[in-house]
Amino acid sequence: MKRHERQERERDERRQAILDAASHIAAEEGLERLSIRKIAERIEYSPGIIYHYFSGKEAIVEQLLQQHYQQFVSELSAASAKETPPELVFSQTMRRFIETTLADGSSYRNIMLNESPSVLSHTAVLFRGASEQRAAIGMLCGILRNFESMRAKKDSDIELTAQIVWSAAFGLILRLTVEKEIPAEQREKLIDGYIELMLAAVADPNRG
Amino acid sequence: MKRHERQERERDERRQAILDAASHIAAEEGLERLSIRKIAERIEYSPGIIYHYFSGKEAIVEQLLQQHYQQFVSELSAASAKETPPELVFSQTMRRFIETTLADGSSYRNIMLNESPSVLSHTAVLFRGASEQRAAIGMLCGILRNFESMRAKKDSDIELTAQIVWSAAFGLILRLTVEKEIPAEQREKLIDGYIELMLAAVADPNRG
DNA sequence: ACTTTATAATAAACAGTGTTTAATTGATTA
DNA sequence: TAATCAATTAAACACTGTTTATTATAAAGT
Repeated sequence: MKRHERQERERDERRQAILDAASHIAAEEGLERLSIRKIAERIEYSPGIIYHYFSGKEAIVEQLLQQHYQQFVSELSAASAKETPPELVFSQTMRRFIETTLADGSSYRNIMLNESPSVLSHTAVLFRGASEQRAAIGMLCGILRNFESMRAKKDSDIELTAQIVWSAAFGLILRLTVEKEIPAEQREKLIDGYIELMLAAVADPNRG
Repeated sequence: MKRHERQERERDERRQAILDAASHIAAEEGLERLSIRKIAERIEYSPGIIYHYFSGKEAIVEQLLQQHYQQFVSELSAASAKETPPELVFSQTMRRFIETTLADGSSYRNIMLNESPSVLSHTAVLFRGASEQRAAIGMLCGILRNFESMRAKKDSDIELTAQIVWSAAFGLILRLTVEKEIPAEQREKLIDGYIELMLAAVADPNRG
């Protein structure tokens, strides 16, 4: 009866081999140039076989980006000491989030640097991932709760704030990803400005 | 010598006919299902001819969305009376911006409702358009300048704030576009929350 | 050991895609 | 009327994702 286990294990290995091949191609040529036939060529199989392991190309891309994003979010999770003022924790976390996402974009730099219409598919799935696993927003809620201005607020309102702050960060990331002409200096200012603005809004006790 | 003028005019008409055909197909089937061959079929010409009027499919899509976006932004431009408090002008303008963009998305509803990786190509160009024509951000600067908290600020800092507010709005729009599960009630809350949060940040005199 | 059964894998085809090229039609100019 | 130039086309090229019928191969049942 161990046969089945081994078979399943081998099946998973081949599945992963397909994902690995896809990942390499995406990193080298860009996600939008990924094709079933290229994956097949890389794993030295015929294109058809891929449909025995995945329902289609979309499923592969989905899984690829989900893996990628999960790893990335896990790296984000900050060890925020209780003594540190919430303003600092907030600033540092958001900055790291933005910068890591942007840096991540440059690892897939062919996707980000090129002008093809499907440029943003990556960001799209990242965004979607943010809702699937609430970990990130949950973490942000935890940070927000330490602000005095949030003491009186309901949990649902804090989460609402977290979602808005999160969405806004994505908007900024999107801008910095799409707009190639913005000089580094201005980019820094926009990130700093974003954090400052959000901090002012979040830490303001006269709000609501 | 008038021949040339007429020829040019006719050329422009055919160009526009291609764009119109493309626009209709995009509205009916979705932007991601637009194809050169479908355009050709609709204008009752062979596919090849399109390359005499446009460099390629990308150029068509680009122009299509640019036209679309320009019309949309021109509708936005608010007649903000001088007497109205800046808080109200800000809220109303941003709300209208967000809601119009979301409604605009539902006119291309096949694009927005489907999960294909190129879902965001539309948003991408909208976003890019926002920089090309600074009109929108310029308008927002005008609104911000009426806040007391902005009196002491440099023009460049006001524009920075405007850009951040603008980017953040796009982040929210992106979220509301991509995430289909969010109920209408929650959507409203997010929009309200965004405006509230931004207002708090922008109107806060203790900032900076 | 032999046959059945299930699965892995393939080649080939289908229906598309964007784009290019060489040939042809048709109107304008000389 | 002949030459010219642009408009237009059919056909091909090199791809794309996906499906199907077919073959090889390894496992299970007898």
